[in-house]
Amino acid sequence: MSIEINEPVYDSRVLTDHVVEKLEQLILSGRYRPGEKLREQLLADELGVSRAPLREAIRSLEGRRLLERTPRSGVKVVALSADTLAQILSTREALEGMAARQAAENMTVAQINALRQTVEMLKAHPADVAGAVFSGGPDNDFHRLVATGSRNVWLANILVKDVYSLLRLYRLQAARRPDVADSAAEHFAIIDCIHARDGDGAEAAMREHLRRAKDRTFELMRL
Amino acid sequence: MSIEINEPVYDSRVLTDHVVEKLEQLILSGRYRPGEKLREQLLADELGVSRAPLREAIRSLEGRRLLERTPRSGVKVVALSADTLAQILSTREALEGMAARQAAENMTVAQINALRQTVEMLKAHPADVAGAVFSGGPDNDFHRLVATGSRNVWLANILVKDVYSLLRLYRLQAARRPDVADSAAEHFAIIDCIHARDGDGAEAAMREHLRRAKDRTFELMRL
DNA sequence: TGATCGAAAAATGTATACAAAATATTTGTT
DNA sequence: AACAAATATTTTGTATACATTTTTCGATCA
Repeated sequence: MSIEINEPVYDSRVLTDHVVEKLEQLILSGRYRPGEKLREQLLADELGVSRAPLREAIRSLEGRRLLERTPRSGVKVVALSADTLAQILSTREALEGMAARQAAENMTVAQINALRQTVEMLKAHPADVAGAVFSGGPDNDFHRLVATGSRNVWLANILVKDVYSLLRLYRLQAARRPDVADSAAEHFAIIDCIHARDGDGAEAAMREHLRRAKDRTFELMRL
Repeated sequence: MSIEINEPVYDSRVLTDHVVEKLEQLILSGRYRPGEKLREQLLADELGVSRAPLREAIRSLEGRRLLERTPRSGVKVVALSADTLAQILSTREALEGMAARQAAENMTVAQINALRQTVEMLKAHPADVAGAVFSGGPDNDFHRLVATGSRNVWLANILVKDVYSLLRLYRLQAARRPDVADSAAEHFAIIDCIHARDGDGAEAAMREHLRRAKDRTFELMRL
């Protein structure tokens, strides 16, 4: 007599979910450029699926603002204007500030240690940290860990699924800037606040960090 | 010789968009209850469309977290736990705080006056303010105006499309509370900061306001 | 030459049909 | 009567076909 398990062992995800993931990869890797129009049939053929699940996937990514649809005209990869980028970065500042605050309240000691280790490794080997390529950006791991460490699933979802994707997309267009070393000290300041369970301090430090990063970004854009 | 117009005079929206809107209404009006399972064919028949656009609409609302899908099982209207509600309200606090800050920076004098008038009307006629029913909640107009007044389209979109919908859904489950009078003074304090172009003050006042509203909410839940 | 109109092609929008999985029902056995 | 297994039904997932709109391209005319 076999034991029934609730969680299926096979892939419980459905074709559309895979298409969402694959399409996101194609966009974030630069295979499809910002502003580029996507033809459904071509895309479907390339992905080896029919248009039905593809269109569902498009609707998903539309909600995450990676794609933009003009009715009866087509779907384009989103192209970020400087103004929109500024809006996103301000929103990010608010969200990650709260994430840092709640991380100070909720992160376990083990999580905090792991966070510190990540930043130390990042500082030592800026370029080739495992996973950095896929997670999109060198210091992205740090921010991801804080987001999930907040134990605010809702907030973390917005950050990871909506905000970070678009920032990755932007970095595709802009020149990669070597601010990893610059921000290492700021990262440690944030971690210290989290470790001290100082929510106010953590939020302030994170917002200061992101405000500076934003300024640096726009400074480089002006060149 | 006729003049060509770029903006079509007919409805440029596509069936799926209408379905999204209609389905959102059905959920937010309580026609479909939190936790209730939706059968696609039934829904499609009721809406008078085929399953194809309906499924696209479902994917959209899934992204806005109004619906939850379990692969090969079905789609349910989301049911908010107390914990999730707390997460949403914290996120809202961060987002609307930033919105208030940017509203202080960017709102026109005319917008500020309109905002003050809205709150005054709300205070005088708490119940039957035009649009309050549709916008979902008595003091919702105030928060909507601040969100759009920030001129941060990105931030405003998250608030209006993601956060406010879910809060409306929650109010459906919970008892309607008469905190309109309570919060009027807090609203005016925020407006004063915006009028004085005091971004720091506006953000602080808004967060304080929302923190109190959150506390009031959970107090009533405990009864 | 250039612009405009129109037909052809292609792309999007919608509906339907088919396949596979999950749920419900029935049947049989103890 | 209660449990189990097998079958039937329903429902979700996917593909295909059809309709409508937009775009493209070429022909015609000023």
